[in-house]
Amino acid sequence: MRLSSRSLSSSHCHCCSTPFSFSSFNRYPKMKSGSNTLMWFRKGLRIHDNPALEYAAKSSTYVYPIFVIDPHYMKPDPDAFSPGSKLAGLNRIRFLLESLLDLDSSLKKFGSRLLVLHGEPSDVVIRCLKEWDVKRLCFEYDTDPYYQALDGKVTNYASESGIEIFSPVSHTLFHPAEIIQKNGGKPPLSYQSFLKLAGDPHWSSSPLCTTLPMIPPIGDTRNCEVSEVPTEWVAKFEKPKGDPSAFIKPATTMLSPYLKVLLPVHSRGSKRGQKPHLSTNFPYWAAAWRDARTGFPWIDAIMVQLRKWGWIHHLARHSVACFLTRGDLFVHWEKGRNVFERLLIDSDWAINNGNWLWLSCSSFFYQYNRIYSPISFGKKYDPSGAYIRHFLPVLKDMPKEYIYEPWTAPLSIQTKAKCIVGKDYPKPGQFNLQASAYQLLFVYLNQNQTNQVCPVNPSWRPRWRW
DNA sequence: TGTCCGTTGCACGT
DNA sequence: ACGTGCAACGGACA
Repeated sequence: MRLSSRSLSSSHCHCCSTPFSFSSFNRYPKMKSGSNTLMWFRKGLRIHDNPALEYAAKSSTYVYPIFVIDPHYMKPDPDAFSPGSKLAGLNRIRFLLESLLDLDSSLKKFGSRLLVLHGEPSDVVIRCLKEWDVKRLCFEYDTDPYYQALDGKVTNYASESGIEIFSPVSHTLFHPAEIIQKNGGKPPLSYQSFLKLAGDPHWSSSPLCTTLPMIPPIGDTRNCEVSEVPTEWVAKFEKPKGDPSAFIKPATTMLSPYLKVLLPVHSRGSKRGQKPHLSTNFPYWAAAWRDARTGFPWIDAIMVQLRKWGWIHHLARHSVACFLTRGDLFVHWEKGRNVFERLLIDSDWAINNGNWLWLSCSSFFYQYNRIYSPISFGKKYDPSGAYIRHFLPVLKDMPKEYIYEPWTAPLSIQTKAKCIVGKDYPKPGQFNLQASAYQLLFVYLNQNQTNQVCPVNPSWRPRWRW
């Protein structure tokens, strides 16, 4: 992506001459005063430590702080696997709206406010630039494919129209393009090589901006339809039905789709080099994992917390990511990435992808034999299983000796705990294909795929049987 | 080619 | 608590 702008020509990185602007404050380009500035908020929804806003606030007569609500992100989608839009779960959307409210109230303390607009973001931004006679456009640089596409359209228009663009790197500590360029045009594939290329973060030599002296007022908004931050939006979405843990209750009819899906894949996948794609051919493979029905309480409890809270512990992310991709289920990491992207309120495209590449041993980390046990790993930190009892109430009376592997509990114990495995709580493998049975098929299907961790030794057997 | 090593594994030994 | 072997490996570097 190219952020061309005549007034930024002197703002190249001193070490690599990447044509991007940086957030080091002493490198601000010289600017004309008295112009209208558009501050386009996207991710950094704050007024402190915000180089783009700081620059916008300097020497502008009017600053229009905007956020564009993309209907693709916010429109309820009945087909999604959790309540929310096509792209984001309810928790994520709620978190975004709360962040917007917070930003709006911060701006109001300066006599400004957040102008909320609706529509396809690049169209909306370009319309604002025209309507408000904007001379300067400020926004935080972002690497997400989503923003890269938008930014391309917007910056094309802006540079053609002589609008100054200031798009500092402040979401990340390093400039991705700079790192890749230093590495001869390729992204580093190990953590050490990344550290070496990155060096010290740029803020180590320039202080963070903690206070903003003032924010210029908003000019006339003319014919652009601006609104306040929507506060009733979340109510538009369908609430999870009934008990929040309802989706962990087994439904025996769920088994048939697996069989239905398996057969055509098996017959089709017998041609070498055809590269059938797991995530499209096996839509139900990861469903048990996603819906907290794997039968491993440690894994399922984490997935319930993810769904309910939109946040899980770092090591919990490791556990479920390992389980899904290379520990037990052998599902493509992108499948898990998509679930996290939707459900985690703090998910970030780059971090999320990076972590999944890491945990699946597809990049950066390759110790495939280091597998988080879905039984003993959690037990180490929580021997009594309090975490499991909290998020899987169905197991709350299961004795601690069996809570990490309830299928081993004698039937008398299961009865006493009011939790029969296979009925009240899934038996491992009940709702997903068993890795041991489909191992060879999996190897065959995926042997030519890249970024795909798959077993290569047919003698491999899963470590934890069910 | 060979060698080293890898942010946070596990199980078993002492 | 600590050390060791296990093991389906890939990337960096000499």
